[in-house]
Amino acid sequence: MSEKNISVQTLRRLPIYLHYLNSIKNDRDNISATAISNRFGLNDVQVRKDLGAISGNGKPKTGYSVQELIRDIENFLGCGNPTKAVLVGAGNLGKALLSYGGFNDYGLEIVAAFDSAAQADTINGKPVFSADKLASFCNENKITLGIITVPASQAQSVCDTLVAHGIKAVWNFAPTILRVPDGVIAENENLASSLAVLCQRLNGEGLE
Amino acid sequence: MSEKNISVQTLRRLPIYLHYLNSIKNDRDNISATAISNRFGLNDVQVRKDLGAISGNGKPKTGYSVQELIRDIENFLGCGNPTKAVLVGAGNLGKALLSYGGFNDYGLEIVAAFDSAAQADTINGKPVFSADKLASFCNENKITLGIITVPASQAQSVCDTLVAHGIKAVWNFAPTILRVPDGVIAENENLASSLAVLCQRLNGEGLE
DNA sequence: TAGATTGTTAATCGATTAACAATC
DNA sequence: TAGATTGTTAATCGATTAACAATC
Repeated sequence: MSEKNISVQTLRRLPIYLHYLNSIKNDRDNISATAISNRFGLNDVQVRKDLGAISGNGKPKTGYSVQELIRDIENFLGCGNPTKAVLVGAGNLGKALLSYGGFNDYGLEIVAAFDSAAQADTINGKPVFSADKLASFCNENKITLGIITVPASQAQSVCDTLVAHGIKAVWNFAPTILRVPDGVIAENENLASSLAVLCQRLNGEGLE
Repeated sequence: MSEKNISVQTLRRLPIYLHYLNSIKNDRDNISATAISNRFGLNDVQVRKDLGAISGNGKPKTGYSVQELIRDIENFLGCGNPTKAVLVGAGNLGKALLSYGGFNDYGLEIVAAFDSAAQADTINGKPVFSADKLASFCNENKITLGIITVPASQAQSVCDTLVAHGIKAVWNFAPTILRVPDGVIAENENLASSLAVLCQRLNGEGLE
């Protein structure tokens, strides 16, 4: 409400800029919106608007300070105060997400994983508990985000458990759309949708 | 070009409808656009337009035949003639994608996996080869799609190899944006972007 | 000063939603 | 017939792009 209104599309691009800025921060002090737009095949005005929405410290002729921009984006994304999350389902996909250290750069901290047949004590330093501990852990640690990487058949029931124990948002990787009550947010990662777009461009349209 | 023009957003929703229709096909013969829209929290006219774009066989009062709709969507997505793909990088994420059988339902067939340190002969029945076989395999089997699940540091070089050996599209899961030449399509799965949207809704806006 | 670059205002484009006639 | 539902046309909404003035 107090924060400047930012579009979903702009928000989706911010982590991409952030990642790029971090990759160049040792090489240069300043960068122009045009240079960024070229890197990603975007329109330069669009990049300028995106950056203007969260920073607004560009200087004509010079561009933006890479350091400042990184700070402003991290600030906006809340990277300094990460959201604590639990992950349910330590199969291959769950392990992959646990092992990927990069989420910390974007304001997410996975604090524990749960699996009905937990095989390891820790994965990438994060504790893996038996699934029956899930409810009490969420309650006691005031967890607000749940990551669901169980098979589709179990996803809804895991989701219901999470919601019943205080979770306010679920990030669902199971290939199904979850139902959540009002006041709870569900983000469904939809690999099939991305795949459909890709195959259509590949087969339908030739090489345009 | 001959096919009806369909928007990217419509295309993204088709696999979701398809999945749902398959889940109810044994229970009922017909379904209305309104019922589908309620299931996913969409607008009913939107669903009707989506379905009209690929089918157009709805009947007033009755709705759509579930069977027909499944056939029409599968037809449009090209499920009958799947795109053959190779997957590079048989780590946790690679294994997860190889193990998920669902892609076949959406027109994708992963025919082989490659890894620089291949530990298994097969995963989920699909052969895993050493990475040095990648180039010749792509050439000989006229593969057009490559799925990249290697670490970010290796993603671009894997991509370049694929492109050099006839790949026309890459589906990139490494947390980096790949550069591809004109005429080659890159779809970058951007988990950080989805995460940013989710955290923003969770923290920034309260429960709206 | 000249030129590169920002940032804003207006125009365009595409997708969603509303209104409503057609039809089984 | 009455009512549920489709499908189309018009209105709205939001995001992208173009034009251009401001400025370092």
